[in-house]
Amino acid sequence: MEGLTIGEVANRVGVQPSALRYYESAGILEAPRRVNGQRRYDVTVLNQLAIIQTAQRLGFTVAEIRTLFYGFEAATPASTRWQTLAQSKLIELEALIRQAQKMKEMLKEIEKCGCLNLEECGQLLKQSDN
Amino acid sequence: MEGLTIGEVANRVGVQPSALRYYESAGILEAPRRVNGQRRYDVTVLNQLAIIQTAQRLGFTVAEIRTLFYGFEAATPASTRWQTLAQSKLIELEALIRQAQKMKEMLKEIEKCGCLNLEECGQLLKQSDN
DNA sequence: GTAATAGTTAAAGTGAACTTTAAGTCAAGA
DNA sequence: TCTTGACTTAAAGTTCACTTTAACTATTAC
Repeated sequence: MEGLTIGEVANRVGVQPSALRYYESAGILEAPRRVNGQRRYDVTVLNQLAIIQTAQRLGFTVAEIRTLFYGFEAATPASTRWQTLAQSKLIELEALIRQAQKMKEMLKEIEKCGCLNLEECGQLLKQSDN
Repeated sequence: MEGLTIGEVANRVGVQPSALRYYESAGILEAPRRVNGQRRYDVTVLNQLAIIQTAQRLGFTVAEIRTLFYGFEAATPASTRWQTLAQSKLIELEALIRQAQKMKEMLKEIEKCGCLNLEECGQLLKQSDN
């Protein structure tokens, strides 16, 4: 019930405490309660951080994460703007997956023969581009 | 036969000429021939740039691209080290694809109801993690 | 001839996402 | 008590991938 310190959270998710303070200042991690001025986190923060890390690996910026997960009240005129971002990110994700599949094939080729160079790979990527 | 100028290449691939000079200095784009001191590129450079851009979208750093596509002669002791990188990148790519699928589902949820927040998403991501 | 346009280099500047530093607080253990 | 370790803040520093700037050259249009 006491909560996790910043160091414990950092250890569990594999980041530095300073990164967690940065996420808080950047508005993608809510400020937790304090004990003697020190942050005490609920375990649910671990799930939230998993999402943040996943989103980052997929190329989402901190600003986009903030908009996507907290932005629907801040997207002032209409939450439409925020939904538009979600939609366009969906499309980007689908393109990312397709490209990742193609890159996988290229890496497998490299693994096989070791004689592939950028130019040959270009041919591989050329058909059915993007 | 005359070749493409840096500006023409930049226009076609949608980057600034300075980016191409940077790639060259970073060792991921070979120095082309010169005419009056100016770079003249072969059309094959367009394929190479397509790969570079794809690799970057997938989270590869410039250093990794250099090692993966040009590193097999520089990986001095054995090109095994470089093949190991290709293998580990393959594994990372597969993880990336899985995460992208999951993130897609999350964004679809967001799109549907607009009431999702980071904490609820955490639950979504929790089952069958990573 | 001269002005505009596109290229050249080296070096400094930029934005994103953190990290490090400096100076301080707080609680537990010897 | 005092020192060790983990926390606090604000501000400066770092890395990556470029971009911008400054000073210059070369080609084309008038």
